Amino acid sequence: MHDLLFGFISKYITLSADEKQAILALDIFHTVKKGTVLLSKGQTSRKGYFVLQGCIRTYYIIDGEEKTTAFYTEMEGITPHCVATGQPSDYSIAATEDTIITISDPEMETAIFGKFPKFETLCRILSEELLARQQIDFDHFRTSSPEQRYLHLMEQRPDLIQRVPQHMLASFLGVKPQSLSRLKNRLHKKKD
Amino acid sequence: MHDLLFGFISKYITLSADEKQAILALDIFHTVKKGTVLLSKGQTSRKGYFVLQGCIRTYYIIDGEEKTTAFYTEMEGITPHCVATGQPSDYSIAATEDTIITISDPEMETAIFGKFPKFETLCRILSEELLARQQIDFDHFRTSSPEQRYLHLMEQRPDLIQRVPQHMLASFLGVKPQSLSRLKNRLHKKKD
DNA sequence: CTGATTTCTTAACTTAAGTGATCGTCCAGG
DNA sequence: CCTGGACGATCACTTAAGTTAAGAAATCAG
Repeated sequence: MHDLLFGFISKYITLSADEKQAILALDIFHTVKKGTVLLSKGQTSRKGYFVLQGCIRTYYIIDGEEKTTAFYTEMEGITPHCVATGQPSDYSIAATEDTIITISDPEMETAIFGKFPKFETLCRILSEELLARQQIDFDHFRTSSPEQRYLHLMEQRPDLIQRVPQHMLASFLGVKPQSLSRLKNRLHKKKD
Repeated sequence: MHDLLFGFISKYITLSADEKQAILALDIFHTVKKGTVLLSKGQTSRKGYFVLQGCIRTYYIIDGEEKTTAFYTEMEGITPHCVATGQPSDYSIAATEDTIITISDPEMETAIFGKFPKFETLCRILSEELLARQQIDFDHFRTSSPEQRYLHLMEQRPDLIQRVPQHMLASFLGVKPQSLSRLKNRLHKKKD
């Protein structure tokens, strides 16, 4: 379980035994069951999450309907807005599978940053990467139709289509579950 | 013109006369005419832009059609992806009005960061703010219809609706210009 | 000032997505 | 073993957006 994290980090910076020990000492590893809600709409948590294995999602509840806006799978992380703003969260976070995550808070981060400045660099790089990826994703979403978005998802994240329930995928693609079903059907027939 | 920049910065950090001088010495202020293309699709520029007065936009050309994905107005800035990746840019950047901007490059930033670490803090804060805002915007875009997006824009950025051509607004909202026109008409009639 | 070009609006028609309802399947709990 | 709930597929119908085309309005260049 720990090797998943260290393997990932080693792609960006190299860690000494001391540094690894400092991370393990934080006791940040957790296992959560499918369906577990990590953050509920209206709460103000101070926790950040990083997925080592499995999948979590963020979702809004609008007019009584769940609308999933993001999935985080292996080696992706999220710090909810409420951590920075102190405001009640607009969305909820839950596991879509049995998932292994790290849970951290701002205090743990400052503690680690103080001892090992390397980690601040790591976090800056990761968040810059995230911003860039997010901008590209947003642009693509804006400029394409639901059908194109689905085809794009098949190319970029085929795993998601398999591992995530249809109704969550649908809102992620910006359509209703029925439309997604129809859309898939249309594409299958086009293949002839 | 300079006061626009320093006034903005003073909201985040305080600058000494020395520090202000260091910025002015970089000679980063520029005035560009409406329509000026700052970055063309396919180019690999190393320049970042920050708007002091006016408005610039990013747009893609897809199937011969311009699709505007973002507007940057007073006190908003953008560093194109190609600056980080070195790859040809997927999109173009142009001014939608006569605009006053600062143009900077990575070398100028490292030079300033070296002399005045304060600026690195400023940039980190600004990019964190940007990431947060962008995530919220993306979530809203995903979870709402074109009509809701337009109403939202009227609340959040009413200035854009006035100052920007309709066909650019349309693609920004994810619809065709004709649909935007119709949509606005529908809303006007609803007001009765 | 005027003609040309671009941009915006309008309309008729086509296509796709939203809505509401039903049905079948799979799985969990009684 | 049966039953109820959750989920996905499908159908009929409604609504909104895409497409194509034409005309009005604004903008620009000569």
